[in-house]
Amino acid sequence: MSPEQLSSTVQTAKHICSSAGVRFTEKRQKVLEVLIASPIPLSAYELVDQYQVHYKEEIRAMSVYRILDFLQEEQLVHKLNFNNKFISCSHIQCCHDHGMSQFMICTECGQVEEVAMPKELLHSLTQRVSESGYSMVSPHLELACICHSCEPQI
Amino acid sequence: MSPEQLSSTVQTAKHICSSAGVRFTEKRQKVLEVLIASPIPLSAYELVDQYQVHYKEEIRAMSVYRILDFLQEEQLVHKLNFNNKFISCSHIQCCHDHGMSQFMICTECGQVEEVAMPKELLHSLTQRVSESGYSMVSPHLELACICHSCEPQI
DNA sequence: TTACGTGCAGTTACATTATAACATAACACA
DNA sequence: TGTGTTATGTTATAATGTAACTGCACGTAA
Repeated sequence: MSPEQLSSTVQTAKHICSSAGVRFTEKRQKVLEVLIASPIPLSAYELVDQYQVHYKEEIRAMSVYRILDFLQEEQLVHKLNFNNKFISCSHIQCCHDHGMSQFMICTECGQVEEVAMPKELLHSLTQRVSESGYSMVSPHLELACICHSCEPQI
Repeated sequence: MSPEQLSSTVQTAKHICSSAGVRFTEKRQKVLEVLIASPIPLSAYELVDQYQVHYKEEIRAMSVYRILDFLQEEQLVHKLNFNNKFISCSHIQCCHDHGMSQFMICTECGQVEEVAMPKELLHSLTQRVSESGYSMVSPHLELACICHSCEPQI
């Protein structure tokens, strides 16, 4: 991602937070920037390391976890339970208020792609869930996959 | 679950393993039994505790993890990444070779329901995945939900 | 029967992921 | 300027998961 794109995405995030009436502090911004800059999802501790690399400045895991909680609430960051890693939302700019996301996680190389879930798919999923007597609260769907670059090697 | 049901399920598991040419050892059976008997999913360490309660006999976490790996390979047990817990497959008896499962996990009480995913749903999901250039390897789908018993309380 | 290979389980140590609890700093607003 | 609220600092520890090596049990073939 280009520096311009990054800074423009961060600007958008700032607006999202101020609209929501919550604070987009310097630390929160820096953590988000590290995640946006990373081509693959990071664990909280990897984020600690990357933060050090980017800013020559220490941040503790405890702070990272708290900031990640905040960023998740604002839907700027998603947690992938599949591998306990965190990834910035890929729709901060284009359509931050899209519906449910679907993550394809390559189990070989760790690449992740986030796409918006088609309405019909979400509909039939939700229906299936409520037929069974539940109501859905999942923020997203995680699918373990093999990406096309990795597939030939297996 | 009644003792008869449990023992008949274990018998089926035994047959599944012998058909697959793998050993269904005493430890593996006991671990599976603990999981089958549990009304809610268990973490590996909760399993260690329950094992002690059931059999007045210690098992180490390392062994539990190894055995869980084995049981997952034979599809007798599923791991829920959502909460890092393990649950016995609810289709050991009826239709062990069903398709992809869909888990509804109540975030309030921890109850889990496993249902087979409808063919069309699986189809449209798979299609969406391959459109994006991936092929799916996920053994199942996890959906965070609220069950109807918990919903009124929120 | 014995010897051998394979895979299962025991054991220790450690790595990774996550949270509790309390202290201090920064900010917002009367 | 004081006061309540939110964010961050700090330490400790809980919970989850894996590496690496050891010994044992079981099947198989000489």
